[in-house]
Amino acid sequence: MTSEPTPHAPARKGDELDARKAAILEAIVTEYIGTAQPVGSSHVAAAQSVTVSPATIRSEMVALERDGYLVQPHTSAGRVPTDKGYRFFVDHLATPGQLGPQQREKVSNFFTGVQGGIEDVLERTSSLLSDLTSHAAVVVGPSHEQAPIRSVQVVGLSPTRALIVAVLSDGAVENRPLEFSTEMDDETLSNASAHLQRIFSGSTLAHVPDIPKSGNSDVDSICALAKTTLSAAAKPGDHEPVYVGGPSRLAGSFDAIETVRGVLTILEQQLVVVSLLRDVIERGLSVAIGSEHGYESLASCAVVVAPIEVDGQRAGAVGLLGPTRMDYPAAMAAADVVGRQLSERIEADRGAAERSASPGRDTRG
Amino acid sequence: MTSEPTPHAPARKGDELDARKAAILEAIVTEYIGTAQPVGSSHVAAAQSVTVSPATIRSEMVALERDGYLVQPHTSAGRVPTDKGYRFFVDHLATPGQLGPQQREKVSNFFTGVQGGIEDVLERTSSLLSDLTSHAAVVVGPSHEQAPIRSVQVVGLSPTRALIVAVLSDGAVENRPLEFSTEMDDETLSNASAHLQRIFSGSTLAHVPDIPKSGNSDVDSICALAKTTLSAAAKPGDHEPVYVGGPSRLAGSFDAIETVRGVLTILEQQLVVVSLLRDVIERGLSVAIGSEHGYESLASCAVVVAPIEVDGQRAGAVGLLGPTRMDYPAAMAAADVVGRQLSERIEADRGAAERSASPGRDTRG
DNA sequence: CTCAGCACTCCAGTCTAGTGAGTGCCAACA
DNA sequence: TGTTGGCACTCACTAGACTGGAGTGCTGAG
Repeated sequence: MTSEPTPHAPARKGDELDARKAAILEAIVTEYIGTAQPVGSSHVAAAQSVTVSPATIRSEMVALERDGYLVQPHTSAGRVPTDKGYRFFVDHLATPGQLGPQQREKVSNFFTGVQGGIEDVLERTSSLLSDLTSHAAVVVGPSHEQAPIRSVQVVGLSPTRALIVAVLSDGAVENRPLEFSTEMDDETLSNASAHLQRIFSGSTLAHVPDIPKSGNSDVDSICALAKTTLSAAAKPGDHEPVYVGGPSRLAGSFDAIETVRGVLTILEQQLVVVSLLRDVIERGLSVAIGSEHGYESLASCAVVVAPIEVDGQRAGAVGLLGPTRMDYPAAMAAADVVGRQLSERIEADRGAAERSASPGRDTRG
Repeated sequence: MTSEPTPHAPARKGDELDARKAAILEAIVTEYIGTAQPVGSSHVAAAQSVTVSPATIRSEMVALERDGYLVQPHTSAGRVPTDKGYRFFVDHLATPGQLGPQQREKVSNFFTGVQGGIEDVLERTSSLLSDLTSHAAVVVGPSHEQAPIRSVQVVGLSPTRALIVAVLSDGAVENRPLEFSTEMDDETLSNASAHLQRIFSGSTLAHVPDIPKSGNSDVDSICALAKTTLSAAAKPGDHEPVYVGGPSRLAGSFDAIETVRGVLTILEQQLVVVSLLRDVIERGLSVAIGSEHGYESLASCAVVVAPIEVDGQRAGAVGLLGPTRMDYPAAMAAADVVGRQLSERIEADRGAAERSASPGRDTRG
């Protein structure tokens, strides 16, 4: 965003830090992430990257505290990074993380071995990510709005009730109940099914086309109902494909039980989770720390996000939810790898679907 | 089970208690549930149902402790009920609970207002139950094994991949991906779809019939694959319909964070949840307290269960998971009412489906 | 600017004593 | 014989005093 920092310029309003301050901050963040204990000047002095004495470090720490990168829980305690401190660490200091060999293997085993519908894959991916990082994980799948409809069918359950089942080209299946005011026989349903199939095939849930009259008023009323029902299914927030993996890990991450409760409560609200991840990504971030995302009850949490991208389009996200003192490099690496692999997987599926659709064959026999 | 207790008979091996001991135990359980503090003899003496002096109560408490109904956290503390104590309370003492007026209203509003597919209804029911009781709730829906198949369709996604979608008469939709070793064109898929629809319609996932040869080897191989895939879908443990509501409530129920973690971990394992509830019901219980269910990490939990019954058949269960010191009458009442209403709802849906199926109409147009 | 030295702060742990809720036992009583 | 008041005792919990140690800020010398 801003111009490259001049190393020796005085810190411009907390924008940059000179090399020594940065090294000290890095040492503090690293140690605090490991020990969860406030870090004192002598510990910092022990770090490889810092060569000055504890006394000098102390005076630097005073400055870092004044600028908001550190806080002291109380006088005569060590320092603890603030959200701003973590932010600087993530933006300027953290060396890109790497997955360990066993982790790497877990991931590749997972993606070569996993099978099942897309919902299954997403669900299990959330477990994988949680497993890799020991944090709670979240996977938000591609919204179904944009996927072309592959098949629509109306299945009667009773004379006045039916199910409309739409299969999308990404392999997702949306189904909604339909309730009729008058009784419909199976032949009418079957005709409506065929009619809908002809009209809807290839369009998306976000833009279902209008339905031309068929000449049969019952069929037309079923179709009209089907159209509104399917359009509603695409509305965000109703049935977003959200999968949460390993929420129990949260209990290990925080010692205050009310914090755990607050975070769990957030995770129960799918809509909130979706918009949280979307907001973070839209702000161009991969990490949101503490107060950076607006949620009060996530104040002691950090969120690490990686996008799912299919054909260059954003198609969901994977995320990790942990304490602000989490291992950012490792978490970012894990999210990144998993996000990327998941993207590839979905892309491969979808690519195959499109290739087969392109010859313009009609699905109807 | 056993004959009516003779009030003055000596307690037969912890089987029964005389009236006074029972009253004392009841007072202790009731108070402990309310306060979570060990209950002393003077508190018991304050209860309406107990008219003797603290000294007498103390000697009775010694007996109750010897028989395993109570424990003392330490000398000179009050008494706390054991699992056995709670068990006696639940079996012999607890007056059947009643829902409060607002709760009653919540339930009826819910069941009149809820709409959507069965999955939605079950999911929201778990939230309702959690909301009513402030405990974590679990809903296990009817297994799909026994529901007649209403419709089967194979939808092509790519030349070698397709989705088989089965709609069951209870409104559930099962879908599985199919992977072909050779490319299939849409006409073949369509023929296979029609063939499967004819054969499978009306049978259950648990007993899918064999498929007669169609004369087309591609169609036959698709059908064979479809049969094995669908049969596998009915296998228990793979995709049991389990819904957990309000897991965050657990964080409020326990003060030891590891307990919360342990219980959350259990709840993440659908298969465990299903068998837990099934075991409890099969033993003819509606409550399992502490060590009564075999799970180590649920030792400080009680499970309250109510069956879902459709046409006299067990078709799942609703359950509550809370601390052993939970308000059993209230929890049992809530589970009972919700289970009953949910049963009615499902029964109504299914009844309608069967009525419409009985005329023997063929779904195929 | 750096840093060793030093006085100071304050948490965390340990010890002490005091308090109070609660017990078990016993002798007296109905 | 069962019930009860009285009494000595136990023991968690709390508050206060004390201490050790980690850590700070400041200062003066190099």
